[in-house]
Amino acid sequence: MEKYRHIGFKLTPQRIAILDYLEGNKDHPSADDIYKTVSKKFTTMSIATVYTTLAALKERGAVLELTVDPDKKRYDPTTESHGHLICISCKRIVDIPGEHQLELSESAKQNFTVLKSHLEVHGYCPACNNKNLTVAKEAVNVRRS
Amino acid sequence: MEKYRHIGFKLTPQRIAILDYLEGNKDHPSADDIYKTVSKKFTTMSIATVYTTLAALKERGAVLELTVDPDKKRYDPTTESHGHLICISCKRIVDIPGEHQLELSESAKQNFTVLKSHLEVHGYCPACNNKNLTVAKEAVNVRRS
DNA sequence: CTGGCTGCAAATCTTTTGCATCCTG
DNA sequence: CAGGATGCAAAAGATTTGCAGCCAG
Repeated sequence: MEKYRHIGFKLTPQRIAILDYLEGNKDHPSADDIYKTVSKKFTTMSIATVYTTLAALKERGAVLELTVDPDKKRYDPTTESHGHLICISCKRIVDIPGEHQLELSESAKQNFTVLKSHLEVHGYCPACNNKNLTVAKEAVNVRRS
Repeated sequence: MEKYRHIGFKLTPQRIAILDYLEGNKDHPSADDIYKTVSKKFTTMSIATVYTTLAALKERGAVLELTVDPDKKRYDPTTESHGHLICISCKRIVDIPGEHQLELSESAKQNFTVLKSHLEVHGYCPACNNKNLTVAKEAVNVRRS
């Protein structure tokens, strides 16, 4: 916690609650997910505070803002470079462990100054995959009957 | 154009105008970009029609919906798998030519059924890079004076 | 003809902002 | 104590939806 003070991030009870929630969180929560959970234990908490806190953390490189879910922004406390598996059905996001540093050739970069790269892999998570298989099986049965 | 009819996509004047605009477009326009341009030549055009047309095209795999710009969805008529360079300053999006099929190991997939992967590379485009250099230089001069 | 489009406006959702008040450092 | 943080409510955008009328196939 101390580390935040050193980066000009004032620690208030609300912010501590948000940081506690984020710490080690692997769910890639949205601002509203954070708000819903944190405001339960902390009745005086506004969604605006969640957004401004996330903006302050992002500015200091303490969280990543993911643009991976088409519906809303998701936040990731794991700031080391890593990719994501995204379930196109339930929107679950799972980290891809290990390195996936794909070095682009100069021509591929087209004179961009590259800061970081991100691999997203889309598909169905195990749970949704089973659901789909069941649905497909039922469809076949309907056609047969 | 005929190909759309075969996939159960009814061709109306509005849709043809949208398809014309999209054809070969490399700007990765947002729904509003499309609306602004197309409605100029086609005064009777509603933003809702742009959205529903894009949804119908996406459903048929004729456009990709990109979740690469944090502010809004962008659309890409190039449907072959390819990556994107994204300027974090002006939000310009440029295709990365060539293949970037990164085959994940089974363990990395974590039982997901993988449909497609997408590489995003973030940085500054040449234009914004120059702007930043200029700003930095000015800052140095100010400090010196 | 008929079901799928269209335009419009209203509704919804996410995110941002203005402002008076509060509290951390 | 001062400047940054908070809560609230309103505003701003993006996207979706309901509905009556229209038109491509």
